[in-house]
Amino acid sequence: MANQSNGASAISRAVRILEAFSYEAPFLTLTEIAQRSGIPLSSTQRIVTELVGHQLLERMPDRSYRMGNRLWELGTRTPGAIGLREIALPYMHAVQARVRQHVQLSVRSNLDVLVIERISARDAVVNASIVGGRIPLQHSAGGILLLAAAGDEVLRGVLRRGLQPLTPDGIQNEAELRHAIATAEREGYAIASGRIFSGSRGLAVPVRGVQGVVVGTLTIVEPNDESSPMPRIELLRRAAAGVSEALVRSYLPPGHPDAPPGGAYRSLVRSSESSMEYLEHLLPPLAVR
Amino acid sequence: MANQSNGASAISRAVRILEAFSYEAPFLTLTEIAQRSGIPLSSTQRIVTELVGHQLLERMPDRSYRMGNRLWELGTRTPGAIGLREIALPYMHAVQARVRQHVQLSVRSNLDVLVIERISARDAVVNASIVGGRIPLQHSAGGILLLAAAGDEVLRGVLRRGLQPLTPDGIQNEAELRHAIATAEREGYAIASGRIFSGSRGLAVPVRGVQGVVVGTLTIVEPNDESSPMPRIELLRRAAAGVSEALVRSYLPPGHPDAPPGGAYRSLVRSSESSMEYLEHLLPPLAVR
DNA sequence: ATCTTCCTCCCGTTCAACGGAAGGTTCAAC
DNA sequence: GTTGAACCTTCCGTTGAACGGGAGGAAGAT
Repeated sequence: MANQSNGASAISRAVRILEAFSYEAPFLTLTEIAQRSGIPLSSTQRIVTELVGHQLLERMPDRSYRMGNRLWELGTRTPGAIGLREIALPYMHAVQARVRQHVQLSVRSNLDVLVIERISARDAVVNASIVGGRIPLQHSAGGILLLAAAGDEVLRGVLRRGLQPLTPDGIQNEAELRHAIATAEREGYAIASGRIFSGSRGLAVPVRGVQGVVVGTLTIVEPNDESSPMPRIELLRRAAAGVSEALVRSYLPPGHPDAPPGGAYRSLVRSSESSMEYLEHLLPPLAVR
Repeated sequence: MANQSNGASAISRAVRILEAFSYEAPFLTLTEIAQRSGIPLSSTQRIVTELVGHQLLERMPDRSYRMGNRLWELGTRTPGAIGLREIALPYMHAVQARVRQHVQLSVRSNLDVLVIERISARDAVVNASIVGGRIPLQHSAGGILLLAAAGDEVLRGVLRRGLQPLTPDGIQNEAELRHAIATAEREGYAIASGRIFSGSRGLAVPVRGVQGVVVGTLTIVEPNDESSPMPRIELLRRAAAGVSEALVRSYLPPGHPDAPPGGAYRSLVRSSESSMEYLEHLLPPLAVR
């Protein structure tokens, strides 16, 4: 015998099981789930069966499991990420139509950058990010901006975790990190050259919501060549200004003629529009290269 | 005394709480959550606190809660919906560039159509669907196709739930539903005129994966006018064929030179491409109106 | 036919979950 | 400043849902 439970709540176990799945391993057998989550097989079986019942997991014909549609559906109701995404999408398309590279929208999630949307070109440079993926704040241009906006506690968290540079050009120590943050704050944009891959760099500007608070960043990932990135920074700035304006406008409608202080985010507009003239209209012509 | 638990598992309670949030009510206070989910306040408090710890919920400065980024992130790992979405997106853009209306991608989730992606024009007709939203199968053109592909048990489920037509043009009885399904099967497309709103109609074609199995549908929602929808059906057909081909191709890479029978869906390609020439390339010019 | 791997079910034990109630906190109105 | 109402947090004794080892069953490989 000796079957006392081990101090983990049912919910945390369920989350552990869900998190066993990843982009690299989207299909797992029961045994694999048990191993990855460190939960005994029979308990795993019980919880997994319940999750399948709720359609948070789905069983495939070959008996493996994958994440269920309901999970995706619930995620879809997340207003923070999704509201911003829908508002930013047309602007991202407009940017992408001018620079044929990756254009990304990210927010901060704890100590990481969380990529909310990405639009890519076929011939764009290699890029570590995928939608729904995470990158430690210190590695990315957008992360530096988000770090600058987040305040000291988050910075301490990043330092505590360790900088772990990915390339020789990565940020090696606290002084370099603080310098990068100060520069980003002063200039209002960030450039990260070869910090993730030597051949690419990220250009990022902040996206601001009500009262100028930084809610995310727009990023271009492009080849790390000799060309000046400044025209593209300017393009990003205009796009971010457009997104901010649309975002702030989206806060108002539900009755109040002005932004209510307590419940400003209680309503978000969803509308993804798309057509070339419309994109032209969003971002007037501008030489970017 | 008298505090026995009431027969609901912790996980099902957590799900009930998450499902209290919706597109219409993305921000809820603790009391509202308790009311909507029917769980006693103090229990709600305990579970909600735990969910916040896992970042499945997030607490706002005004003490209300919303869904957390982690939930969105987990949903992102759902390969079924997301893999298909990423593959279909460029084709959807290509269709949208020609018909200035709503273009939607949906899959079946139980007895409902689940809208995975939607691209809209500013001046498009009214449309009930939102991304992540559900519509009972019998109400939509795509739903009829998915119903045709799903087999008898699902059909029985729909009949058991009741048809509940939304308009006078909606499907009123079993005979009409069976007729619509038979027609869709014979023709390979479905048209639903005024079944959701009198002023609009849906045109849908199936998207097929390996071995021709229907994995979803592409739909155009357009004004319910006198024009013949056939050119747009043809456009959808070509787009669906392109998606199917890209989808089937995406199953193969991970080693095997041919589709492995047991683990065909073990890998999915993610890449969203976008540029006008590319869209032109995907779908050759075609008069649609 | 045999072996291995993976899965399902059973069941006695126990502790995490349960929720009523009491006490705080917040905010607005007057 | 005071009052009141709405909303939230914490406490704690009770208890049944969750727990997991183990036996037995499927499925697939050799």
